Amino acid sequence: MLDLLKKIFRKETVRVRIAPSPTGYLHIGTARTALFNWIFARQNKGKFILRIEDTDLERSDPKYEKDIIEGLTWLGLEWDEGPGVNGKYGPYRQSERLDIYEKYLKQLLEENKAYYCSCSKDELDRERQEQMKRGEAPKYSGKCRSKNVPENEAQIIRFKAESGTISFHDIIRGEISFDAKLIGDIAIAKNTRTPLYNFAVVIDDYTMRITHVIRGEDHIANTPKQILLQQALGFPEPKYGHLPLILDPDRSKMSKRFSATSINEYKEQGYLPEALINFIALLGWHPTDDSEKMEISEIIEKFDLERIQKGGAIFDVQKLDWLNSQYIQGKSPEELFNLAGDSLTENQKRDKERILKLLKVGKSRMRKLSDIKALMDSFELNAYEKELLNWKQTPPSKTKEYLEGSEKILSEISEKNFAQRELEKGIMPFADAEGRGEVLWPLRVALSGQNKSPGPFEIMEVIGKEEALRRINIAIKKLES
RNA sequence: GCUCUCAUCGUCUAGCCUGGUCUAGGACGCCUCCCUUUCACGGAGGAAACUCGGGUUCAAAUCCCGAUGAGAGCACCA
Repeated sequence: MLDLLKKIFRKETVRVRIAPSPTGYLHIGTARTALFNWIFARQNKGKFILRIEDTDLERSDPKYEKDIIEGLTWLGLEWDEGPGVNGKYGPYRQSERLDIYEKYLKQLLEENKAYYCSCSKDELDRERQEQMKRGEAPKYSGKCRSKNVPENEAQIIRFKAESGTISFHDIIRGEISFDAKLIGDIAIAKNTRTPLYNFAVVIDDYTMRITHVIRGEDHIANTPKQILLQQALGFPEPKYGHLPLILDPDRSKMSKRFSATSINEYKEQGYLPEALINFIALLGWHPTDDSEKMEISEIIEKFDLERIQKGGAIFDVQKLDWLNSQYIQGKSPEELFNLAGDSLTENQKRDKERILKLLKVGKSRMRKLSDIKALMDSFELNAYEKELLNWKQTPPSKTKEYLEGSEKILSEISEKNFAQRELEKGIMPFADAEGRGEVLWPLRVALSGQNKSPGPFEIMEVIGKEEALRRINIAIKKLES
């Protein structure tokens, strides 16, 4: 009675997890799965758990775990339980949970729901090939099922899969069902101290009290296996939601062949974490209104797991770039300078004042933080042909006069007042009198050496009076020669 | 091969559940124009899609069936 009341009155706390395996750098797909889980937890005032799935000792590497942790932290997807923060259902690394797996493994073995199998790998490969040839679904034959293979002769531990139909409700896709006959007795552990994926997941999700399993579509086929295991162990079934995959332009699962797949690469290329988060959230999901640029709090508020797209989404870098530039426009020069820290040399960092000026006048040209390099270049004087100095049909002699006129005006402006507004105040009356193109074009070319560049006033504010006059004199000399 | 899943502009998507208001909406990209000394930013506009075939219905992007296409999974990886 009391239990029943508790059930009615206390809503179960949502507990979700991201379970990456440290066999590679933090992948964009993993990051999105993490994001959706994180949002779902925040939205429901639940817990977001990080679990490191390092059962494959050969392929796992601590350096990848480090990368995953750094990547998630950079993205701002902090976890409530997991490595570094702990929690009451730990440890959160599978390699540290061997005793737990062993306990359940022994239970299954004792209850005769699992058995030792002595089949060799070659044997199994051969069987599989023959089955494929006959047009059957490849699965284990169940040869050792009733052979009572002793532990010391065992190659692997298998689970006795029951037959029948297994169906589950997927939050995103609706009812999905499988014929258990096609599954066969799955391998759950190499030995009692070495569990395999499908088994470890079931044990962990249960012992960590996971309520919702939100993961990639590539796990749909694993779900019936895990449900079978849960049933044999008497565990409750969590709710499932399978996210569509992130695709490359050829519509295949995203891979290194086409694009950067690790989060770190995006960081290094100069993307802002909030832009990447925003973009990734929009891959397969959309709010009911048409918001595109959204702060994370807004995303949490509007997010709806059931409204997630079913088909895979192609990763479109151009849209990421656009979003990134939107976020960059919202930053102050000071913030951008601090964010760009890593991509600046020590000398440049000491030149902070100048770079701040440059960011102020030039950030509208930036799409990524790394564009700051190109931005700095665009304020350098590039080598140019003297013909470039002439605006349309203006003869060189006139151009020279205009430059000299500008130089005279500029030399009368004090070093201190050498900023856009004052410069415009000085030059524009002259330009309006003689023709804007005639005066401003040669001035801009003299300052940049380029046919496309920021405006003359912007450049002069950044480079300062002395350098500006030097460049103008170079142009005048060129025209004399 | 077998199993599962999916299908609206080039791309991300709205609409589909609860058929008519859809001559299918938004965003990125692209094109044109405006602003402007050039470029970028910004502003205005434009081209651009319901995979196909049946059915149900007065009416289908929306419901049903089939075909086609695409993807994922079929490990002693996770």
